[in-house]
Amino acid sequence: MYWGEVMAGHMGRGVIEEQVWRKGPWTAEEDRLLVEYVRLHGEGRWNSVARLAGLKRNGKSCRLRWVNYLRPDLKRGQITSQEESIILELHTRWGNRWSTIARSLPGRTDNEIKNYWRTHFKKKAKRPSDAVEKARNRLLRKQQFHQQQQQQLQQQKAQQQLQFNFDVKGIMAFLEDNSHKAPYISQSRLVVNMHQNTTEEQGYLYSMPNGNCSASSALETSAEEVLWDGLWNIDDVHGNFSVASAASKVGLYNLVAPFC
DNA sequence: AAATATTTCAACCGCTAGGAC
DNA sequence: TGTCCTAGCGGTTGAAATATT
Repeated sequence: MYWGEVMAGHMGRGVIEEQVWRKGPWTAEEDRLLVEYVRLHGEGRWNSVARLAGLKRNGKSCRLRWVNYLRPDLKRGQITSQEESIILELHTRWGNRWSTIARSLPGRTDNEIKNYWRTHFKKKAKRPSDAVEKARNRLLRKQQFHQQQQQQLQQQKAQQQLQFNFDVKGIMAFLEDNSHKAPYISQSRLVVNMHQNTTEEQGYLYSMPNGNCSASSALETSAEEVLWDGLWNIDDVHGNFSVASAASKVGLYNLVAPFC
């Protein structure tokens, strides 16, 4: 456990106060304070947390802790094969735009998806050269801007129907149950089923054509290589990306389906 | 059983966009 | 219009857990 460097804390415009921010793993007590803060004040205004909740954490750290670990609507536990398929597909469409991908996976965070991708897929992917990738991304973004706007509209409608089910009692009980593990709960080993049902029921905003396709978890190495070669060559890097893109979903499905 | 290598993932950092002043 | 602040994003780090030798 270590302590943060001295930083300038801003207590309103023009008023600066020296503050030593705590860094490193969160304790159960810090979690409890943060949860209580959000219960009372809602999300946002993260830089006020230190002052109002008595936490020696900066706003950035608080926001990250809340978003990635304490939010009650998080889906905990292993990434399912269906989620894996969605990640695969969306990454071929969006690249490393993790927050965009995460919006299609209720209860999963961008950080979680990013980590999952890095540990499970990146090492297996044959990357095109940087120049080729940049060119591809430029074309991608142009084409996908319109798609993204439409998707966001749909998501907004869907999200409006989902009430923010803030189960602070559940979180408190969870923190208390694990308080004996203080000062640090090893988050990676915790399996808590808070709100698991609701996230399952919400379904996915994006899914593979056959609904329950597992893309690669059980693949043998040779099959994976074929798959990844296919994924990275799916677009025409010489400029006909729109054609390839239009066919990418079908193409991806055809590539993946044999392994499901 | 111990040492070493590998994997996992929470948390940090730097950067940027957008809004307020 | 420029500056400051906040929130959010993606990349990276490093400690802990797990697997392998």
